[in-house]
Amino acid sequence: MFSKACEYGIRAAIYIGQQSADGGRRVGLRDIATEIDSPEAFTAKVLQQLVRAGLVTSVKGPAGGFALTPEQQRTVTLRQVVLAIDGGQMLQGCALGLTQCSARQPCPLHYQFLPIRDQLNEVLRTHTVGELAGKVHDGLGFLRQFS
Amino acid sequence: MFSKACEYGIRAAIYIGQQSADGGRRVGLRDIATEIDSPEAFTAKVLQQLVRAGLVTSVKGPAGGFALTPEQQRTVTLRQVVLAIDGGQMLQGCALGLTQCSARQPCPLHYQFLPIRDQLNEVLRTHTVGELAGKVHDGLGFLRQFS
DNA sequence: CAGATACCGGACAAAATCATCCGGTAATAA
DNA sequence: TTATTACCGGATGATTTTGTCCGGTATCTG
Repeated sequence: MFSKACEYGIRAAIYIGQQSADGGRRVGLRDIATEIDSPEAFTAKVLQQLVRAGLVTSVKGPAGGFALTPEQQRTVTLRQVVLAIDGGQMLQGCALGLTQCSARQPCPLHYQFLPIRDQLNEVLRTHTVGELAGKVHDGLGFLRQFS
Repeated sequence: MFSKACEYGIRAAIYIGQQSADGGRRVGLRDIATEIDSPEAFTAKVLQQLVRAGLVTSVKGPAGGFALTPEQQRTVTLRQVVLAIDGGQMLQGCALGLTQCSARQPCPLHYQFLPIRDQLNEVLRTHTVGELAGKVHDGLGFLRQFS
């Protein structure tokens, strides 16, 4: 569905959001990688993309780390995260890989996949990182395996 | 969404189905690759997978090529093609990459993605290759770009 | 039977993705 | 100011995916 980079990016953003909500606490890379069970250095690359896209805030130095501002908590959607990392291929491209698939020249699956893609876009558009962070905070969702 | 291999596989299967419908005509690899606009040698690999899975029939020698038997036309679903090439990761795996994402330990997006995945499975399960081949035959769907 | 055709199968190569390492830089604190 | 902390950025490597090449084999035709 999404690339590994995107999976890590979403999980990381949600975890950062959850920690930021608890009194604006910043969270370090090592902590993030441990808590979402992802490779540390690779996760760093992905987070840099999110920082450059303005979806996550970072501070260097001691007591530094990553955080979400209150505004980011409210406004950053999953769709923005996915677009920043994976681009729009999954959200817009043709399921059979045709470069110009539309009502004018539809692939044989065009109309079958339209509602699926619409629903996917709707889910990503209407859910903010902050909202999902709240769900994790309340124990209603998890970002890694627990034995 | 799907891998390149899977995109080629679906397009190829549909094209073979379309040609087989016209009096059981067999179609050669070169013809397939041209008509669905795919790399010839790579498409051959994908077709071998479909043949081994019993979803497509092949005949060697002069006047040989690929075809779909009437039974294959009726019974082979898109789901079978996707499973033969990409496996079940896209159809079953967690959107955030958790190896054990279920109602017992759901990821924060688990319940949002359930209906999307269900609908995807439903589309793939209820459409046969033969049915889509008919759509292409009637000019209601295309397998490549036309300028 | 002999030759041509066309799929089969394995080895090989290129590109994208996934992942690591390490020096640089900004920020904090003593 | 100096040392430490922790993100930044480029180089590098491993793995998967994508794509090519070529000899082998089955099949048809003359």
